[in-house]
Amino acid sequence: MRERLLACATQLFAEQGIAATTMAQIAAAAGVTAAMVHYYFTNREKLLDAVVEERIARSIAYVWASADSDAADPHALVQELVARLFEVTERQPWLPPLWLREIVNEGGLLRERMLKRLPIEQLQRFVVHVGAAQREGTVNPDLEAPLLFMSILALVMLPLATSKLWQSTRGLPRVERNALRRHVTALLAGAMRVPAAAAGETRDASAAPESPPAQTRKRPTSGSAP
Amino acid sequence: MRERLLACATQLFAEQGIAATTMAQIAAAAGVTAAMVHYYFTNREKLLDAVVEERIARSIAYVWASADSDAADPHALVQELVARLFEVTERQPWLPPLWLREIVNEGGLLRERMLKRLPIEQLQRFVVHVGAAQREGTVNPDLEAPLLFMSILALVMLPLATSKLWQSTRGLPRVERNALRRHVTALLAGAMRVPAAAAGETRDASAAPESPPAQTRKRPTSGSAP
Amino acid sequence: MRERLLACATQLFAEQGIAATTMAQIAAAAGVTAAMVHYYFTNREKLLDAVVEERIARSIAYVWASADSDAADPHALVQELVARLFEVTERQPWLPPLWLREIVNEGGLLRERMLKRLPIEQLQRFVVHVGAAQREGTVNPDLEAPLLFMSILALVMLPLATSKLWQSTRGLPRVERNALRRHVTALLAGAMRVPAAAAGETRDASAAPESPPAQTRKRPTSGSAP
Amino acid sequence: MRERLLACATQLFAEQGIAATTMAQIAAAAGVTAAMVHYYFTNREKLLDAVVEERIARSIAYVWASADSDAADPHALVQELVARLFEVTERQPWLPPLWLREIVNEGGLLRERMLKRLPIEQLQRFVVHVGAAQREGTVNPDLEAPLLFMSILALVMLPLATSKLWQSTRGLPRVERNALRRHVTALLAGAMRVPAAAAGETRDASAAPESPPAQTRKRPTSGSAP
DNA sequence: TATGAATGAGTCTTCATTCAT
DNA sequence: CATGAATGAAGACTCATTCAT
Repeated sequence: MRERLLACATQLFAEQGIAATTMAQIAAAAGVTAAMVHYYFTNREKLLDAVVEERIARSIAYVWASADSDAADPHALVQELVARLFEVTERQPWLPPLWLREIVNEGGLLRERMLKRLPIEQLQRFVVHVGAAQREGTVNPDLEAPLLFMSILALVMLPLATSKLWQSTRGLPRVERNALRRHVTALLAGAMRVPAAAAGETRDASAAPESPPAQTRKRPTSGSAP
Repeated sequence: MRERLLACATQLFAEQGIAATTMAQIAAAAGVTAAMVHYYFTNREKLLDAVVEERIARSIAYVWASADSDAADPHALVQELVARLFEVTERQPWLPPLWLREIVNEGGLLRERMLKRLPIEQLQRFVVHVGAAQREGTVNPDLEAPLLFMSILALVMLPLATSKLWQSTRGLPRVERNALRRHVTALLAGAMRVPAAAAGETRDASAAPESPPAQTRKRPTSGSAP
Repeated sequence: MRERLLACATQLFAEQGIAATTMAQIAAAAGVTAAMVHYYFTNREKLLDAVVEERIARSIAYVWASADSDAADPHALVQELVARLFEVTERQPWLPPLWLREIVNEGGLLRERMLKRLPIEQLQRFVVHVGAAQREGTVNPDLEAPLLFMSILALVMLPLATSKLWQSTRGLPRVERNALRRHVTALLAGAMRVPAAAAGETRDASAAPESPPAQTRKRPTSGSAP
Repeated sequence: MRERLLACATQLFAEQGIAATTMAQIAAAAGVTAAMVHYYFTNREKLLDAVVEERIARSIAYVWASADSDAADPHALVQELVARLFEVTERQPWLPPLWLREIVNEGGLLRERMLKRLPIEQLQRFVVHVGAAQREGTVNPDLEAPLLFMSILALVMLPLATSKLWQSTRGLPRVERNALRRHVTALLAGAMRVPAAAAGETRDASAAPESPPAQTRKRPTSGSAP
């Protein structure tokens, strides 16, 4: 029953937001009375603790589990992270909305609780890795290494967090998981690639990094529709 | 006073989330009593309406104002959108958190209200544009045109929505606006660039671009960007 | 176990008051679950019944056991009652607080239950005794015989009921049992003594007994009063 | 309305005990909703604060207001204190039960709050006074000066705290205010008197000045003994 | 405009009580 | 005997909302 309640809570939190979810709703979703939720979790606060520790933290840990190999090259690492994010969210569809609203976002109700459990070390190692690769010339030097991970997170999680309701609106693009995966994969691969101009000259010139890479925009052939 | 209340409401909504913000808090922030908020807005619901119509919708409109030129090439268009997003959020720092939590995210309290006001037509035109450019070979064909705009939004807004608290945690990267702008600009520029390989050979190789990324992730090591 | 629960209940009732003591607290103090308390006592009400009948009533009975000898003179009787009160409260330290709060005091939760078990007859006999002694001139005639017993109770029980916390406050006198016994004994002995003046003249005059003491408080004799 | 609520609260607290009195009961007694009590006092805790500060503390202060005269002799002082106690409780009949149950008694809900406001200095001065008088031979040396004040309190307050319900029980003595005043006055006067034996030898000086207002103590009619 | 007083509905939380095991 | 699971009935507290002034 405890697991059941935790599952219902997590799902409702993801669907409606934590602040908008009452203990009674959670109980009703599990088919019991509100008193039961207190029986198992004592507290609203402790329920949130449990959600963080027993649900979210585990998912986060899984995402980073692969990134421990120090040897990996950043391109592979990034693709691996993306893959893991998709894996996790496939099994835990409540993760993106919860993550976005209650952890990443300002004033999120799980923020403080989660800060202690963030994989800071791994994140820092990731940043170092990418930075090294940039200096070696194997990763686009125009990217800001410390911001790259958040970009990955944003690219994957935000679309997934919108899925349900978004889909129902005519005119808006369906966020289909496979399409999204292809899209994000390609987007990141392209973004990390060293620009042609820079590739040759080890990017000393760095001419105008902000200048849109107008040169590479040469269209190849026609029927390349995705 | 009405404007003042609207401003306070918007800021508090962004900081704490709508569900966690009471009428009394808004009133107190403006230095009046809760009754005044009702005097001007009658209703909590109507206050939300006002926030959407008089604050958010205008910001959104501004972002898209540039995209109306049908002729623009997607690269420039995207950079223009990014620029506008940064402009808007500079003046309206409450936009990213509000947008993320209450509009984009599942169960956001402003979602329904905002759906009617989304620039769907412009979005669709943008998608068509990008699609055309992809077929013409001027934009990376591996991207999913319908998902591109959400990616832009995610890349810009999510980091901005986290800024305040993120900064306070040691070990996590500061999200500095200028760095972020450079990062996102470079990231999107690189992502939209047509891959060199594909550029030459019409990207027939694409045979397995959809193949789960894990396997193909092995990069050729050497001169990455051919 | 039943005894054990009864003991825990009595002690907690004395420490926190009945209204503030939950069944679960009692159970926890005895190392069992709340369900056990119901197993043995069925009811909160019946638990209170048990406390009254099996704990308090017995203590009360013991106090009066000595007073049965009709022949005793009031001075000895009073000292005997005091002695018994000290005896009983030595063994049952929970008695004073419980008695004070839940029986003597207005709205006490054991009041109704206890009323039936009060040693009314003995009390009345005590009053008659004292009254007779007053008429005989062996007991201070200014005392109100019907109120004397309550005075005794108050003098002994109230200080004992305060002991624990009182002691912890600097500046307040410690209520030490032996000192208190001496004090109360001396106080009551002195109070019952027939005033020297009155002793001789059998006090006839009678001026105005109800006259508020404030005015007559000026002592006649010289020196002492400043 | 605030005063009204405070009055209702105080009375109910005295009648039923604090723990047994709900916010709704207080509100109902004042003819409003429970929300009003929170409107004025925010909190149960703060309501208790208000009761202590705005009701009880003032009464206590009044009782001690007279005792400030350092010169007074203990006999007069004690009678003055008794007089003040009766005055105060005449106007504030809720004081005795509240004092007994919630302040004096172990685990009383106002204890901590009241400890800071106890007239400790005055109490200590009182103890010093009495002690000095005992050494001078004008006050019964067998009494424990530090315990005397509590005895006074007990003698007056405990019977008053029982009044209402006690009266309704057949067989128990009515606690009539005037009778009680006479009783306590006489009891304390007698108790403080220096024992005749001691008067002659030990402390000669005092001769018989200790005999308190012996003159006025003459009872009116004879067979008034109940 | 602006406020203070007042309220009803709802939320969290506690607790006595029950019951199958 | 003893427990864990479960509940209904409160009780404290919050909050949007109303209204007379």
